[in-house]
Amino acid sequence: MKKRLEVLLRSAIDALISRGEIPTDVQAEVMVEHTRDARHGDFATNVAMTLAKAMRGNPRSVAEKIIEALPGDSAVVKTEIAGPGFINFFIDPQAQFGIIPQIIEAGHEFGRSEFGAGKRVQVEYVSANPTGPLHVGHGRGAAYGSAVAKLLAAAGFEVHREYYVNDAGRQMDILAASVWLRYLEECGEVLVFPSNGYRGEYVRDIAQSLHKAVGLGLRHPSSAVTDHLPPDEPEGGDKELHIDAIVARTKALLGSEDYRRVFGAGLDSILDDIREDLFEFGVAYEEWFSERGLTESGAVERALEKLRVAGHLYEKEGAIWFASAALGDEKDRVVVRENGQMTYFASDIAYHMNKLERGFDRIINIWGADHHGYIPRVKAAIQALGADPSKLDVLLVQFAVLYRGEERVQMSTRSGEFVTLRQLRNEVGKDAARFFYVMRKSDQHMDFDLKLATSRTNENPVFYVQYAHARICSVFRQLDEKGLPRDLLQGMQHLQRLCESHETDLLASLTRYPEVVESAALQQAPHHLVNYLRELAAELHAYYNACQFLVEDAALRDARLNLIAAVRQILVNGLGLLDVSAPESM
RNA sequence: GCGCUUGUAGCUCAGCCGGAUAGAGCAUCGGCCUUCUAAGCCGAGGGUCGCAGGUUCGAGUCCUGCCAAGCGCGCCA
Repeated sequence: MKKRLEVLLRSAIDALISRGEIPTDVQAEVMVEHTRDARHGDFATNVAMTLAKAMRGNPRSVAEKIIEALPGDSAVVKTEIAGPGFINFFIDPQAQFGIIPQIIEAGHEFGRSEFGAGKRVQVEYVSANPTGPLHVGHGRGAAYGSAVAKLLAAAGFEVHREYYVNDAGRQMDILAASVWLRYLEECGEVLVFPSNGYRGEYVRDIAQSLHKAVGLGLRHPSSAVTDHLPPDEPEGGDKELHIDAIVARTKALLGSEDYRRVFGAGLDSILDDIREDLFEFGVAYEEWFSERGLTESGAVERALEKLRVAGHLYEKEGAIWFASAALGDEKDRVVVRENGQMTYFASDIAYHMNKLERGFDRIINIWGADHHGYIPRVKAAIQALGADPSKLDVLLVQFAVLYRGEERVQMSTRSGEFVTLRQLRNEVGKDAARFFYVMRKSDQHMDFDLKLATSRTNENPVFYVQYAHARICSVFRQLDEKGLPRDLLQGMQHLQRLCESHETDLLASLTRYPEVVESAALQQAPHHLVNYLRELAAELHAYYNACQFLVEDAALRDARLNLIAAVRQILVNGLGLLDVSAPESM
């Protein structure tokens, strides 16, 4: 309907232009919006005011001319000029009824559009380092990313979901060393665990499994590991130097084959855990992309070579730098360290080059907000590789501050003191967690109160929406129990009986659904869909309390049943996009 | 210090490219269950949209300055 009005207005304006009433050089975008106040009709446009501005004319007289040139449409019963120059449209209620058969016929497909025209979009999200289980901070990225992916798919894009696995680099080496030290403890060795090692209980679990699998095969006396190391922080030393020395010692003592075994035990175990965790959370991927694979295939060298040829690399102080400052970054960045090691950024350049080579029309990275300083250098890299940086959108997910009631919860993966995503799911369930996470604008700081999220009873709005669905299901169960007949066709023929204010409200909301899905997809804003579903549920609950559905009058009953069946379908479709279930009873 | 993000009701947050009287949930207060699930509904109170300027027919929304908060500023990942 919105689009229909926009077309009408466009043709009216074109007619005025061809008649010379509006200068051809005046550009006005035609925008129609739903009115907030029913007294202003159903739809309104401010186009006369924007035109008047460009023409330096009177908005109301421009509005008059537009209305005069407006082609007739059976659905529009009245137009009026209001306020400073709004054009308000009053729509024939009869025209709104068509939405019900449309929804019933399209079923699960209703709300999907071809807007994206099959353009290929890659969405990368979560991509947490496999050095420990996912915590509640990752959960928001997971819920947000998968909702954005589903919305884009619903809007007609071809979506490729991806998890970038940082299975190489120093953090993974520290994990491997941590596993091995715990393994030595399992073997009966006594040692002081490094302050910068991974101290979580899960490391011990991995070590125990390793111990069970290989027995004492990887044992070395603890003195061989710890003698002559630079001091750790508690002894007044540097924790980074200390842990690096332990990593080096671990590699030297184990040899490459055994080291790989320990490394693999840690990586595989944690990655399996992450996979399972996300699967249970309803978060899926087309691809788990390995950083190590990138290194081993020579893609990193290839990327750097490409930058070198294009003249973006230089050498300074023994390191190789990428001249990103010239491309909008704060400063230049090191890609190969003095010691010959590639930086994390180097493999990230290669990863983005790989994304570009795969021919995606759009690349979306969903990152924690603490990575925002990283965006300019990645954009610079894309530009230096000869591609268009605007192809990449980085969406930041803010997690902000975690509370348990009044008390602030400190989180650190290293220390092992954090709330895992799995703990949250066990406490509140998948549905509440998914809903809670995408309820708020993603880049907004928010206080996440675990006590609130885990309160199962009243606070969580997910139950409110699910309850609306369950209530509708319950009505249909009652229909069966009372042995009342339902005639779908008769209901469709008597939709004009739906003239209660609650019914017209619901009809208007149902009409909006496809627009909501589309705009939520384009803005990567699933919280718009959440808000919509809460409003739709509120209208349903109000309707439920005000009107009886299972009335004697069969024609009216069938019409009402068709209306609530359509509402149920929208609730199912909308919740489905958020991966929240729609239970038939609660 | 510089950069990014944010500041809306007691609390947590919406507010779609600038639009008509700024909204919701929670909390508080008062009503509604012999009739389709009360995890619900109906109603009331509660606001200088951080502060000060500016842009214009019109600003919570755009611009500038200030104040406050979060995050980021490694040859870490």
